[in-house]
Amino acid sequence: MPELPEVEVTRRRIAPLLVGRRVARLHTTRNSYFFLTPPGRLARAVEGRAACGLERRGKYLVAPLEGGARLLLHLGMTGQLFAGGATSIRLLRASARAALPPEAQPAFRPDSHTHLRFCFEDGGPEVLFRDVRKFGKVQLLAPGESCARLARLGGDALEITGEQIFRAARGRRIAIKSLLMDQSVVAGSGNIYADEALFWAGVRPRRQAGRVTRAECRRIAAALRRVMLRSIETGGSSISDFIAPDGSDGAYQDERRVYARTGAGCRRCRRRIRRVLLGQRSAHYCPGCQR
DNA sequence: ACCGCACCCTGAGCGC
DNA sequence: TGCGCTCAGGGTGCGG
Repeated sequence: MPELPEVEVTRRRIAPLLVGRRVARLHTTRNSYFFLTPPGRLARAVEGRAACGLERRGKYLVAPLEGGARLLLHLGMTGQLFAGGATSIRLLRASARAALPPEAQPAFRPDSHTHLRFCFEDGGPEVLFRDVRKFGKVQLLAPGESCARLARLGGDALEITGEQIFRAARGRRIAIKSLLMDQSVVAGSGNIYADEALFWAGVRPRRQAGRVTRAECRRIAAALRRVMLRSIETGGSSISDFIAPDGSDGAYQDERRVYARTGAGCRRCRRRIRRVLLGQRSAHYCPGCQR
């Protein structure tokens, strides 16, 4: 589940392969939930143009194109944006992995989940966007067109202050973790880093947002920033599907304290990590370290 | 205004 | 071996 750190790692590493290279062909799958802009229109708009930058807004990637249009990408839960020639077992289904010898690195061949395939005029490496569950999104924004999705975003998780979180939480009865995952409050935060930040801040995920103190909000903001910067440094979290554009795994999953560690011992106090449901999502916390 | 929940999708992992 | 079931989850939108 790519969140801010995974999107930022992707941005930094895919930018050199995308920016300034003129697209000769854009191959797509057929229209689906994935395409906010129908694939034919998308291809016509992108072909013959180059991206002139690649920016991140929360969990979105935005590529301004020559001519003023913008290409919006969201990795959803299982999105993978990578270079042609990259190899990773995460690009294979489990049955295919199991059939491989342990150290095999099979070349990836675009499959039915590869929704975008950018081929460039220079004949160099392609850029591929694969997304098994199609929770990812691609959208073309015409020159000058505003975007409601981007307009809704709150403060970037790397920049947000404790005071901003505290103010957003006033009077709110939802769980603090739900507030942290609301992209109109904190852009870029998701299940993993909300759980991790709440661990470091010592706050239980189900605490009512309006009852979290100003001091706790400051700790939450500081922890969010710290875990995300550290995750970017280590290449993000590869827990299920995430790979960097070169096919490599991130390493932050090895440093996590609570996320998906249900039943394991807390690395600080040894008590067992608990999992609770929050809406339709799971939340993980240490009963000893979080109040 | 706020909040909880259904929905979109597919593969993994389970029990039978 | 294979079927059918449940679960996971980001973001959106709806109904209460």
